[in-house]
Amino acid sequence: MSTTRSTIAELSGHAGEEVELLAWVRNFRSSGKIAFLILRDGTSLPDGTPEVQAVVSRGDVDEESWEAANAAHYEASVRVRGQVRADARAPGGYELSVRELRVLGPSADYPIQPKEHGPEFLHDHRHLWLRHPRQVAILRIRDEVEKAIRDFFYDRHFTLIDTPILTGSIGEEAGELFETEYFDLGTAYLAQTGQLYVEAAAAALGNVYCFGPTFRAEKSKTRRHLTEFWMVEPEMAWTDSEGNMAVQEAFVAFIVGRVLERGRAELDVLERDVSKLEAVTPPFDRMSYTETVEYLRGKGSAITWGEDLGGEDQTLLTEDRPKPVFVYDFPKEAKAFYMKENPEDPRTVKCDDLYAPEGFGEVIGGSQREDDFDRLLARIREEGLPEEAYGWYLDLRRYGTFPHSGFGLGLERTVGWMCGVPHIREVIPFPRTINRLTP
RNA sequence: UCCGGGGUAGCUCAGCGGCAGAGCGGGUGGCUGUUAACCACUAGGUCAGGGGUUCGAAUCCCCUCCCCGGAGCCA
Repeated sequence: MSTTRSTIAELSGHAGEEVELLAWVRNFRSSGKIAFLILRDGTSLPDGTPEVQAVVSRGDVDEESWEAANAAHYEASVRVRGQVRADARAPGGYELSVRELRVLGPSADYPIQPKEHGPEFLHDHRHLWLRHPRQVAILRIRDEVEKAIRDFFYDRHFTLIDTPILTGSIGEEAGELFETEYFDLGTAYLAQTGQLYVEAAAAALGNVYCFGPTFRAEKSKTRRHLTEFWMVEPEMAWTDSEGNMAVQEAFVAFIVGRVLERGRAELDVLERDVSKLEAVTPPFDRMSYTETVEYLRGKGSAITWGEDLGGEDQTLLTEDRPKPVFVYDFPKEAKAFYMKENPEDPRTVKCDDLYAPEGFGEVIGGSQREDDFDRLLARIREEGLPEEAYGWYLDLRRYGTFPHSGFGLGLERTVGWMCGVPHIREVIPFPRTINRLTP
């Protein structure tokens, strides 16, 4: 007699039939002559419940099955054969009446319990913590956000450009880069941005983007920082700062819309207040840096013109707004060398930051790039950057220079915002922080 | 690097100068519809490490290490 193999997702199509389920034990309860195993296999019942209850009755199973049910441990892997039944008492509406239960992989002393744990303990056990329903939901949302990012740009005919991770030249400022020896060529750096390379590609293909891991050796210890994180960086030829912000707005709205459309069950598991995401519709607010300083000082901030926005300033700026807000045209001193000087106010550069609501902070930094050879060279010298390392970058202004703009969106900050998770180390499968390199 | 909080059972924590504790998890037993099930019993400790004060230190003081949050910097 053959038994049909089924996943939890497929169970509802087998009501009344006997099936075989391969799964892990998420929880268990036993009551003398009846035992309940809560099983998970990475799929979900029709209502989104990511687990199913297997009911083991003493009289219906062989001795080995009964002993296995009563000696269950968290996260043991099991094979269950039994009849699928719709039952209102079961979470998700379906359950399995077990005929035979076999433990495939025992799990004595599984370290994680269904209770609160501290962050250090959980990250020490990240390889096991990933099995938790909440972590599964977060990783699914992350997948949806990544898919949305690729779809958005593919549909708009942007070409994906894979930029190098090992690099000799540098992106913004030296000093906070990871270094490694590179044969006879001296020091190589792990890329902290792909921007300079997508600028080169934009002159070949028009609209392009890169999407991959980037590395920062900053000794930041906050809930918004990782040493390895993922960033998507579009670069658009013949586009100015205004056009840049228009794309950013459409892009963020697209991601939010996709998560709301395809991630409902996961947002439910995470108990995310979806009305907060539904409010994120264009147009977003826009304020110049100068207006923002006045606004913040009116709300009690001590910020003075010329300083970048601090964490508290970001909170003051976004706390009363249901939507993200753009701040544009920052002082030159507060920003990177490659940003285009503002012709209407040379103290500032044509750039923008986008701040997410609910305290999630900066998710995008973008700018129009300096396309004038002499001005760019002057800026490189002003910043004391190694001129020779930027030879090829200057070539882009020497041969057919063109106005162009781009931005970087931090994947983890965006996923954290979508999920309502304040610590971004929880939204990447294996986080790298200043004092964590394993697992 | 700086500022603040913390380190007690496998985990989450209470105890803050006088016998080392609870809940969860583990083990044993009970219970035929449980929903982080429940009930009883039980095992489990370098109170982060070192030094000092005291009749007596998990508790007070000093040093070191580690973790968390924030600042700076950024996505």
